[in-house]
Amino acid sequence: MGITKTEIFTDEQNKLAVQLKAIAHPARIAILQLIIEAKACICGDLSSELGLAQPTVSQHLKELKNAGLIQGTIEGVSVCYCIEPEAWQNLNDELNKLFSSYKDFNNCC
Amino acid sequence: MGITKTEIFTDEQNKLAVQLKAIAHPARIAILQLIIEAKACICGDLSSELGLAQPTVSQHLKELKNAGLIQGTIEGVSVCYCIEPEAWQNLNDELNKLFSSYKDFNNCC
DNA sequence: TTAATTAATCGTAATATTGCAATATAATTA
DNA sequence: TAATTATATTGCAATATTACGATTAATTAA
Repeated sequence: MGITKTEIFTDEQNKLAVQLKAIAHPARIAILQLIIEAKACICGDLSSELGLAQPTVSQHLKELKNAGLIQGTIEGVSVCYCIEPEAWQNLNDELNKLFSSYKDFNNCC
Repeated sequence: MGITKTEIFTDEQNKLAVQLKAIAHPARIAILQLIIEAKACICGDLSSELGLAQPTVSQHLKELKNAGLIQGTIEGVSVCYCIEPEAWQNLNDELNKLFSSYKDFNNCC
């Protein structure tokens, strides 16, 4: 069907899946890295930096924004994008929870 | 096009995206949690546990296996699935790298 | 107001994903 | 060998994603 049966999973599982899906694309990983490396908000011109057309970049930014991971602020003619600190921290926490719950066990196949 | 332009991104970005995509689904998150909580490999019968049909679960397991995140061992009639420790650790490291590189900066929009 | 600049939206084509019924394969047991 | 059990594969329908050209806002500058 192409549609995920979200109703059979917990809110936590669904939310984590949505946020992971948002960052599960090389272009969006690259965008996040650019913002982080800049140590500030980033204003415009990502399309030449990324090698993707302007509408494509705009769409990727929109998806990151929809997932709440970045925020955009109108700055004159251009738009500046930042990490959304709370959501970023929250995703970090959820992932830490998932990864730290695993201890290498050797009573295994 | 529906096809990601992987050639314009780094191998690291592409690999991270592939592994994140593998875990970016609530059913696959649930599967990983079940394996981790069991503190051992898990053998069969996930379809009733998850509420998805057997072929659907099999497909999700395949995707996790393709991403290298779990491994399956034939155990008599059934198949046992484990976390693949190296890949799991590697993904953990890559995510830590991404998240730790961000420090909340307030010289921002 | 008009022109220029920048980002978002629309529309569309190509491909991928999700889910499952039906079927096939593999291993054990009688 | 035949029956049983457990998992994988196939095929398909519905929906989602990726990418971009064309166009449309929105803001500033002339």
